[in-house]
Amino acid sequence: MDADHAPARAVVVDPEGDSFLVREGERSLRVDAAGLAAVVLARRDDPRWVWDTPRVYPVLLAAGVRVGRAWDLRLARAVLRRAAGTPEAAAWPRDEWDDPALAADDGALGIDVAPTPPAAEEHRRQLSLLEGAERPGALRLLITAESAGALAAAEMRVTGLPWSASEHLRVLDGLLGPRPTAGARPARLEALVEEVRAALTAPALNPDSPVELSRALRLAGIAVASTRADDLRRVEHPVVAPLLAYKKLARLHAANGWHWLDAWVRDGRFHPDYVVSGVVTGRWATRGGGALQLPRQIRSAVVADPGWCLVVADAAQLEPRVLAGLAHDRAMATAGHGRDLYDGMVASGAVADRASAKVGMLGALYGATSGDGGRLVPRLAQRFPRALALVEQAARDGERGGTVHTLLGRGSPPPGAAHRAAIAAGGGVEADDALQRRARAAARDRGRFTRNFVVQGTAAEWALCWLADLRQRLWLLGDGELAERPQLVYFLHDEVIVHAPVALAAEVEAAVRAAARTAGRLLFGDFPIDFPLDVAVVERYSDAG
DNA sequence: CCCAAAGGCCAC
DNA sequence: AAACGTGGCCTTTGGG
Repeated sequence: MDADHAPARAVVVDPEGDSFLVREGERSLRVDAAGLAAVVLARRDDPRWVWDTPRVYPVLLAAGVRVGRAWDLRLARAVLRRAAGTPEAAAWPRDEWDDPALAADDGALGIDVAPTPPAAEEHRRQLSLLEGAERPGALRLLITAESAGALAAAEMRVTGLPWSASEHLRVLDGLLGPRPTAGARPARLEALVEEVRAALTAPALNPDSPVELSRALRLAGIAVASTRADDLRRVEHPVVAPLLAYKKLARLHAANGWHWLDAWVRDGRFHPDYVVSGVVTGRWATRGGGALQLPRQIRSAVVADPGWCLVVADAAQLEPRVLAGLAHDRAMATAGHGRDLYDGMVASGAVADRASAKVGMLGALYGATSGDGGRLVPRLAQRFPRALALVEQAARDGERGGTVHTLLGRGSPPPGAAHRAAIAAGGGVEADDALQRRARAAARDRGRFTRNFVVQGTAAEWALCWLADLRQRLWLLGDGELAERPQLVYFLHDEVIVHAPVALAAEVEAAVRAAARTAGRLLFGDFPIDFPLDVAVVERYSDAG
């Protein structure tokens, strides 16, 4: 990442109507979109572009122009608001840098809204705030990594994920039958509905309605806690098989059927709309298209172009490894050294088998108190006391109403009003058993959230550093136009897909692995925790892993 | 008519 | 009775 380099010159870009105000120090220039592209192309010193990435960068990408690094003012604002040691930022009145939907006249609605400072002024304010923070270096790394993520997200949206519509259609036809007329059920679904209706003697039943389905099951003498697949699977009755088949296929039809293909795939590419840091922990979200929930059923439609391949890489057991690094738990780091972490935990004698290691570990990360996960947590705590103590401490902090921070300094939100009210009511002199129970439940909910926040959030930081470093390495691997170079086409929490010419596959794989080592060093320095990747070079996504 | 909540299932 | 985290997004349902 660019953390190793000398500080870059900062160039601020502020959109104003159809034009852009470009400022560097005291100098400023007003340009149109073509002018902006020319300004960027003319720079040979790889400056840091200070802007609201989703508003400005697509204009450049449309002109075929890429930039190396950025400072995203909106992402930086969000980080600074909740960082440790930046109380001024927490107190700033909200403005359009927090939420583009906020307009100054919202003040009339009783919301404290300030006039929105221009980009250059906002940037100065952020930098000066950073100076006074507890750990300015870590926050700067977080903001530059997030900003690089914003660049990558914009690029991935334009590039798109290679998508074979014909393969997708083949899957749909095979599982659902021919495409029905608009609004009608596909043939296969219709047949399953008839089977379900017959098995329940409910000729008009709509299985998409949980209310109707629940009633029909009850009338047929089937007792289930809910109509969820998990609960249905436990029942022995002729309706179960066709009903489960229906649910699976109805979901495919509704979420990733012909309609989705029409809406989201153009010219052989799926164009997801990522929302960088859209999740409170710093993970990405998406807006429409469901790019982060691509079901395995249709991953065969992700196909490389002729002469190109997909390099699919995911970080193995990312969150437990991040926890080992956070807690400086050498026993856990050793368990994961050069091998599957869960296998290593078995070898250490902590648990009997890999499945137990995994369930117990996830139980510890999520705060399980019952079931297999909950039962195994104490065993792990015996062998890996430091790691388990860290998540326990995060849970206690949350239960007490406090906030917690990730390794690079992202803060959790404070408890919400409903939570505070429940706690207050439970502590009142007149609190009865029910109120006290509700208060304890609210505190435990909060504890599970903060427990998971530190690990999920730090894992998101590792993934961002990985992505940012990989993006730079890929650029240096190729030459020529953007579209001719190996490029990132997909990012999913702890997994990336690079679309690359077959001839570059080995170099891309090396770059992906090198970037993972860089990310580990940036976050954990010399602490000996490694982050092995599962890498597959494939033609189709479904052939990976 | 729109909209939000509830129930459910997909991903990590 | 609840019970393990973060989400998106689909359909149904019921309220305004």
